Amino acid sequence: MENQIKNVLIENAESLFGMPIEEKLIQFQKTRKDVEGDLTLVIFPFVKLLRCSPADAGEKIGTLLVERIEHIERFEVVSGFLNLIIAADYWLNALTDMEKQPHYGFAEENSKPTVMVEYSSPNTNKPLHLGHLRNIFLGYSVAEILKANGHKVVKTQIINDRGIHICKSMLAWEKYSPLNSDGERETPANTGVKGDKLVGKYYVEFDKHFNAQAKDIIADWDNGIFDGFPEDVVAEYKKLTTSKEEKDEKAIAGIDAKIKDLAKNQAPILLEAKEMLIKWEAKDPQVYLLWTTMNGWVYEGFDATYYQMGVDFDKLYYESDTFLLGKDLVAEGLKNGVFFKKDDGSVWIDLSDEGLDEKLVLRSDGTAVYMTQDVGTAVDRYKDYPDLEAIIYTVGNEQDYHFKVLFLILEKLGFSWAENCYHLSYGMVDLPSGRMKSREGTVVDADDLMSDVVEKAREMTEERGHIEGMSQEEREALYDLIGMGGLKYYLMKVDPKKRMLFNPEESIELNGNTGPFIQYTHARIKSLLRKAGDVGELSSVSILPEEKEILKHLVEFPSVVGEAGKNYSPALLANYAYELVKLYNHFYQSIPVRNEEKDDLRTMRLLLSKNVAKVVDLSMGLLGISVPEQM
RNA sequence: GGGCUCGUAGCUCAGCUGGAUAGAGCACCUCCCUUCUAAGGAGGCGGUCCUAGGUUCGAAUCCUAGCGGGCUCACCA
Repeated sequence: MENQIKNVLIENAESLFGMPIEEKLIQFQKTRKDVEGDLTLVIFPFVKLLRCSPADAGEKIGTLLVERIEHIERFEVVSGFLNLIIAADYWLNALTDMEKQPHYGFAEENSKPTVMVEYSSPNTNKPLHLGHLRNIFLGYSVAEILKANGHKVVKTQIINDRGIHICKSMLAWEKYSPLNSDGERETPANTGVKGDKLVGKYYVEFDKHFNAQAKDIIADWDNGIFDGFPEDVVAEYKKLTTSKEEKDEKAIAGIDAKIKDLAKNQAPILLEAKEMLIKWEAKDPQVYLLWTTMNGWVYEGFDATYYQMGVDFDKLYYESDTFLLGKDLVAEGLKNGVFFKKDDGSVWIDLSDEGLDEKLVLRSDGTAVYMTQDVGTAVDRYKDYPDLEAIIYTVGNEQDYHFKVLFLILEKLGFSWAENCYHLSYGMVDLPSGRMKSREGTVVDADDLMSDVVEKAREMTEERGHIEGMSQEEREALYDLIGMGGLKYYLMKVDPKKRMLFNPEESIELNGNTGPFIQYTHARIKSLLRKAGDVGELSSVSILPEEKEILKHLVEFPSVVGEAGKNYSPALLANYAYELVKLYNHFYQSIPVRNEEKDDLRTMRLLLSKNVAKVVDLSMGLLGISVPEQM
């Protein structure tokens, strides 16, 4: 309808305004609820052109539109706004139209190019936590939304399976895992502990010993035991502290800082871990075996977690395969003058033209840095999927700068697809007590949280009843749907880029703007439809104002899907679904349908209900949330 | 210090490319289960849209400056 109006106005601009007009002058908005009309055209932009009052301008434009567009019945001009009244049969056509399409609002499948969506991308040294949940739900949902927009989608994650962090867990396990009666160290199999949790436990164990050792080193220093410290530092310190002159506090503080730094870097256990990393890089068979074994445990653990989340991946990348990539691209870029070499042999890119600074892409010893790797990985992915249009990276906003630089480098290297790449940046999840800190043990474990919300859903559902006819299996499935639905909705209803607060009590709330509230409304509609039986066909064209409100909202669904795809924002859909459900409840709860009303009134209500249920199902589906038929 | 980002009701958050009187939920107070599922509905209370300028017929929205929070600016990943 908006397009029709635009066309009519542009075509008739000459006779109406005496000159051609730009499309952006034509602005629509929703009509206020308290005035009559279905669609509102803003008149102000035309007032100057027409050189008359807003009322007269509205009158002129309105008359033309009624004349030229079939479904526009009449209009009213209120203080600069042209409110158009659209005929009832237009709305009914829209309703029967959406009724016919099972995937109403979705673009044709695979009609658009392939997009890769990366999310999760965990380290293999500890379990997933609350922050990962936001990342994973977001990424998964964006992938679904892109599919709904017609894209082919490759869901992926890059698994950070190598590096000093995993060596720390490995080393601690070797050193500190107790032997059981069979002489075996702890494994998921012999302890029953989930693989990622077990490995995470030894990562913490490493940290404990490391901290103790660092503390000892500092204590030695404080006690005047200077053995093992660099001679020059000791000599400087002695000179400073024994001199007769006034003490140079600043210099002493400098030395203290140096010692603390030294203690951190020289702790024996850390040196051992570093040795292990070198052995790993040399593919030492023993270290490699340990590495594959422990990573295997972690993957089993992650698989269970992903399963519970209801997410999956089409393609996995491992950092152990990709961490050497990108060096040849740097060499090439060096030839083309994209990069430059400093005297020490390190390679840089100068981004001062872009308002940024110089960025290292290769160390002086010739090894790759994080950025090198990411450049290489991106190019590699385009080799794997030649028809790829873009990569969406779901990564926290602390890496905003990194991705800005990454995309710039790719662009400068001449990859045209770089401009389509997008960093789906999201804010940190805070707790009421403040930021999550692993050191303070305030990190919320993903598995624990998920089982908590499901458990809570069980308690609340059992308390309420309504599950009499269900088998135990069906009940368990329902608790899971409700708990997970609540959690997902809670994490996704907020604009991704904003830092958000996770309130554990609110996250399992069932009232208000929550997943379960939407699920509940869906279940109620389904129950209504089951009891009503045959919906029947519409013959009359009567439609109540409240019903039109709902219908207008339904008609918007396709554009919301499109918008969500453009902005990579599940939040848009979440809030849309909530609005819809509110509108529905408002009307249909306060004016109940009676089954004996065998007429068009009843048919209209049932038809609308059916489509509300459908659109709720579809929009929640795009968030990865299932809506039960019954609850 | 430079860059990026956020600031809307007591709390948590919506508010699309500038549009009519600023929107929900939670919390608090009143009502409504003989009505399709009360995990619901109706109503009330609650606002310096961080501040100050500017652009505009019109600014929570755009621009500039400031204040406050966060992130970032590593030969870490």
